[in-house]
Amino acid sequence: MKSCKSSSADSGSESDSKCKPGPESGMKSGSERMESVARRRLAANARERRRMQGLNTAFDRLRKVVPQWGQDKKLSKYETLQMALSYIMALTRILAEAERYSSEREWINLQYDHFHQDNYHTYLGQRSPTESSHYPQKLFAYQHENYQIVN
DNA sequence: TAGGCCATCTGGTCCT
DNA sequence: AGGACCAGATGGCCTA
Repeated sequence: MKSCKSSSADSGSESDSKCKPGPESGMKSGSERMESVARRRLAANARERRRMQGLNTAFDRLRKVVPQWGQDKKLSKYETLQMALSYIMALTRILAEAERYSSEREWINLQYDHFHQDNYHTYLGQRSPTESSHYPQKLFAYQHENYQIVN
């Protein structure tokens, strides 16, 4: 789909002869064709804008469900994807453990041990700003590695 | 001021 | 043919 428009990225030198209709060429005048091309381009731009806006609302929805401890700044798109990945892996692991430990009490005790031994008390109590910003990374670091091994 | 992030435009490719 | 998707280019805004 080469257009006749000269673009900043691509000066369509090879298409010049095709794009300039001579006096003998088709039904539509040159200006009509230019108008049609311009109209289609504008429509495509609008569609693309709408598509990207849809993508961004999806990112916003994802940001809302992904943990953001101690983050006053909104996560970037890349960070959102990384955090979502780690979050999913963490939840998956918790579910797998829940299945492995038949009795509910046994599983609850396990979770208690996991969180309370190192991080959990620190997290719930008074934390320094640096600690709080590193907490999610600490919690999810293992899952991320796990994912990379699988894929 | 450099670097990061983002929105938009654009042309190419694939699919219906 | 037209729409969806994608990636590159570009310019604006913000922050360290």
